[in-house]
Amino acid sequence: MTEIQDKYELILSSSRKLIEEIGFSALTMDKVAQKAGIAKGTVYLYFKDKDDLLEKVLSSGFEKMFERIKTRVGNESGAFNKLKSLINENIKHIYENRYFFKTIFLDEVNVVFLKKKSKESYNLRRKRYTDYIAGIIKSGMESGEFKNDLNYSKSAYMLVSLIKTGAIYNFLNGMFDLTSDMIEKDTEEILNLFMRGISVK
Amino acid sequence: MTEIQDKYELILSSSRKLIEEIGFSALTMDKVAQKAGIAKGTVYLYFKDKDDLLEKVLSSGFEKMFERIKTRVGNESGAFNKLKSLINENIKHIYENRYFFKTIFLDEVNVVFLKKKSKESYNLRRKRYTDYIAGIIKSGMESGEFKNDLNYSKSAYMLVSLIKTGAIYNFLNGMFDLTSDMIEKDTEEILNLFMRGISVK
DNA sequence: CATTATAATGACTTAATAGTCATAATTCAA
DNA sequence: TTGAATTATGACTATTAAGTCATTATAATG
Repeated sequence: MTEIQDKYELILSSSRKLIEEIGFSALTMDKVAQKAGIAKGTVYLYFKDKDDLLEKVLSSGFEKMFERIKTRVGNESGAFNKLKSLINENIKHIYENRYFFKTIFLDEVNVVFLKKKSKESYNLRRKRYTDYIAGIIKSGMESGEFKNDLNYSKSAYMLVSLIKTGAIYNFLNGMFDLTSDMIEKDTEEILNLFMRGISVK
Repeated sequence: MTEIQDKYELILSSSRKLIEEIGFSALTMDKVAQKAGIAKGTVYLYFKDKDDLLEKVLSSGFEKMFERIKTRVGNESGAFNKLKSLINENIKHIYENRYFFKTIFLDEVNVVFLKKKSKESYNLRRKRYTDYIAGIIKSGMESGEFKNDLNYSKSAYMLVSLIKTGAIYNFLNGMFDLTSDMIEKDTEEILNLFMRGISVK
């Protein structure tokens, strides 16, 4: 019984290591088996198919993260402190598992279906855009409109992310056909968050 | 010559439509040819390979977006107004091309390599997490710590996005092994942006 | 030790799809 | 008009990788 559990965990951890090394797109069941030092057929004794395996890899990682965050946040009182702890614990988790998250994040960011060369040009284009925004933020810092201690490059990156995240949020909530009013409202919402944040005063 | 350009554009737009309809992962060269009403070999006369085609689809879309944003922003003066216009124009572009962006965004968010069932559970897990954070923000609104007009669900989504984006930013800039000091600094930076934004006062 | 049950194997089958190329259709130039 | 140049075709090849299953090895039982 523990033996079975061990092999299950062995396949999970081998997959995880492989993902860290070669990414999702290059992951094959043959490689998983080889990495775990077992036959391919054995993998199918513990996981229904490749999709099932990947799903289990992701969910086990998520559960671990969620548990540690809830534990940490449970010790805090007040929303501000809870959030502060949450951010801190989340970031810590990410960096403690940075090889895994690097792949998760960069695979997403780089648009996984592209090959190396195209990923590079994709990233270069995005950089041109964030550099452009960073220039605007820098000028705002110099003119005194914006705080003078900002990392303007990173702030630009954040803004692009907020814009994108806002749209994803809408799509996921069935808000697909926006009126121009809703577009204006969204613009104000993001602008407000980026300029003033969510805190009172 | 215009004929060649027409066919080139035909393949591009057909690919784009296909991506909107079936997503990146299901796109095949056979389907592209069929959609364009030409033979597969013809596609290879205008694009080196599949990767080249996808790259051109993405870059042409990006160039259009970038151009319109630069034009719009160029009419504004002052960083605040420029940024406001930029956000607005970017969002407009996204929604005018919403079928395309829906696929781009959701493919990224849903982790493209998973099949439908696993994508659903992946999304459910993320929702559990954002709901959890939303609850904290809601309590902060009720206690008067946070602004009372927030969409706490969306704000939670934004926070998760900021955390993730911060990490991606670091990775892309070679900051892979963070000291605990840097982790604290990152925590403060994100917390500050989310609570107070980048604006002075 | 013998027999049954469980676990593991990896060669093989199947399916999908990227990319090719000999042939055909069309366009162009003299 | 005609022959060369260009463009288009789609059947075919090659590759990759998921998933299967008859066979073998190992463990449990009495």
